[in-house]
Amino acid sequence: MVANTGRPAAGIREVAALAKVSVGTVSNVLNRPEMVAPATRDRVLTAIAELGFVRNESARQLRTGTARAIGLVVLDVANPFFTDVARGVEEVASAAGHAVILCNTDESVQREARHLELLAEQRVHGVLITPADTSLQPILRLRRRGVSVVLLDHPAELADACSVSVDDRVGGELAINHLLAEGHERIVMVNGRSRLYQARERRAGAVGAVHKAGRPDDTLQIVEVPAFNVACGRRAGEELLARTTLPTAVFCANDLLALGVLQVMVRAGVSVPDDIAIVGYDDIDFAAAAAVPLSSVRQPRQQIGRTAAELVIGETQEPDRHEHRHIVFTPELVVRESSSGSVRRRGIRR
Amino acid sequence: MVANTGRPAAGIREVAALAKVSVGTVSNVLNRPEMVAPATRDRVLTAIAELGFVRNESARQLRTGTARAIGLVVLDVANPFFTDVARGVEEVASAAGHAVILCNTDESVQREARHLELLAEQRVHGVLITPADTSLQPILRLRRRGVSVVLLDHPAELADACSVSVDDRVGGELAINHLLAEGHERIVMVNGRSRLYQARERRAGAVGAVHKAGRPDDTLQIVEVPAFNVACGRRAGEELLARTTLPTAVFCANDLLALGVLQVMVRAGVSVPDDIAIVGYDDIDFAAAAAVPLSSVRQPRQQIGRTAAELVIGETQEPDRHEHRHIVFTPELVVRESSSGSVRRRGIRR
DNA sequence: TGAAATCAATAAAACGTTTCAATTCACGGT
DNA sequence: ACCGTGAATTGAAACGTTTTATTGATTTCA
Repeated sequence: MVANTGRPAAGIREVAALAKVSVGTVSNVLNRPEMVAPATRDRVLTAIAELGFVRNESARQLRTGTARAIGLVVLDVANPFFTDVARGVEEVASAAGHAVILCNTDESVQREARHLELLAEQRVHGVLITPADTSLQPILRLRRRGVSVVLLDHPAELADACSVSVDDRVGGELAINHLLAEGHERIVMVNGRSRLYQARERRAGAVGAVHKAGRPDDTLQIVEVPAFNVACGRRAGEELLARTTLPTAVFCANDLLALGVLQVMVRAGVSVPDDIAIVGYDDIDFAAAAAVPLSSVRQPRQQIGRTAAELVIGETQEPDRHEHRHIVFTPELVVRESSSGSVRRRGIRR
Repeated sequence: MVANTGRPAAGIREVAALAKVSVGTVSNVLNRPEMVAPATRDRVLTAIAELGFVRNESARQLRTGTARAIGLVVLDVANPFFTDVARGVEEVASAAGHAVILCNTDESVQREARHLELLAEQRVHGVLITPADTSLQPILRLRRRGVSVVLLDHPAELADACSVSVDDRVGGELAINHLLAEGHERIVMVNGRSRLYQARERRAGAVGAVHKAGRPDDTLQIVEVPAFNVACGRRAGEELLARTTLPTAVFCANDLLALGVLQVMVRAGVSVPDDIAIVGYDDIDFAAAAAVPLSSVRQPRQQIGRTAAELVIGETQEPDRHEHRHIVFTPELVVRESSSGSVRRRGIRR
């Protein structure tokens, strides 16, 4: 079998010729069908069908100056948190007739830069991005090129752009307050790299909660891992197991880490939550289905995506009269088995 | 704060003017730097930097006729199986300088059609697709428009296209053979809609295995759910619980379904695998981290993506001399706790 | 020294749309 | 009978690149 047969792709002029109208009219049928007489419109439409004409988007784009696409740049497509955000984005974007170009940075600044370059070349309508680094340099550059940007999970007052985020500091506090209330006095926080905004804020919230509660500083200890995924969670869990004394609770800055830790504990025969309590972050769907259903700090994932998409589309619709907005959602704690109902500890400590 | 300041995006001619060369030379610097004298090249490069010039990809595309992007159309981005495939695709695509446009159909034929239309308008290099329906009509139409297509998870000898798939029939057999060997006599298969190729093949394999083993037909009963996700799995689980007699084993055509079923069982106090064994399909990372580590039929997820991307890039590189290839991987069974080591049953049946 | 060969740079013609000013046509009102 | 109006259609000029044939300058070699 050999590929690629058929005529060399009919253009608007072939259609015009077949329908015996001018190219302008064909274009009108495509873009403002109401202003062309029904009779000719039908003629054009059948010609289009007959020739199998497909509009050349590049040409359209070149003429109009703007693409019907928005870029979504995330840290990790394999993280269900981001795919849920993506669903939200897709929902409103496609309702507005925009395609979504999904880019994955794997937390790498280089990859991020490459993707942004590509998106800029495509002249996308706007870019939604979870920055891979604290420095917003690349994003500022993009702004200067006139691309609308909405920051996800990063309330960037400084980066001339809108933002949609969740109060990560509060999230950290919620988790730690819960663990403290459950009577824990030796807590480890497993965190991602601190050049990520989320990691820093969640830690700040956690540390703050310990202080506010008047507990000694060494109540909370931080372990930093290179990435927010299950494998790193497993490594962290093994590291904890190797210690002479296990903490009584672990707060993971993300559910993937938590699932990794949990998996190692269960396999090692350490009881969760009796021997060690675990709290995650994001409340991805898999959290509830884990070995021990995972307590987690819930973020409105799809909502984040929808809001961000609305902002970016709104901005490009009236660019001059646009005021940047910073929307901050509040997280909530979902308590499940992994961090509560430890009969043993309750009995001991209370 | 008000948005969108800055000059109106410099083009190649502004660069040319500033560097005191012709536009052709600028283009050469961009595309064949080796054939322009170092001195002028530098002059152009600094001009580019100074003006913050970004190549207009639509114009480039219009001229050259082809985009540097490939489309990846999947049934569900939230399914880790597909995100892993996507990573594989991305890896080889970006090495070849192509962007990946990720589209989500949610198993809807309409959405699939919309996405394909969009991709055709973009004149993408090629499309990798897991069809949402048995009818390959939309894909054939795309082929006729001259777009290279690779079918994922669908060995389409009939659709004039390459394909990369995993032998789903063997996968179904593996799962059922295992359950039969474990002594199960009342098995339920929870399957997706049978217009999906995967669903049909896995079922065929399962049914075949029962026959080959010489067991009565009612050993295996099929339950069909509307989508391959956790929610549907939960619903199926509840439906099973409501029955007067529970099957002794469940084979789910996908891990998300299996996780849903598992969750319901665990919550209801039904012991897995003692009261009911569960086997999933895909072996996503979360399978091993589940409430009870999930047995599953493993597919080489990233490998599928890589191979497919290579095929589509290869095809567009030499379109005339191209022979369609059909690559079929073989799945393997990963046995974990959810379907084995049931001391109780072993004792009884053996 | 002159012709041929090589190398750099240029100018102009595409690519397939959209848009906009101009044109045609038919009709109703005075 | 004429003009003005509005609707439908047209034709041509963009949009920002890449590409190709061409020119101009320099080197090579007989």
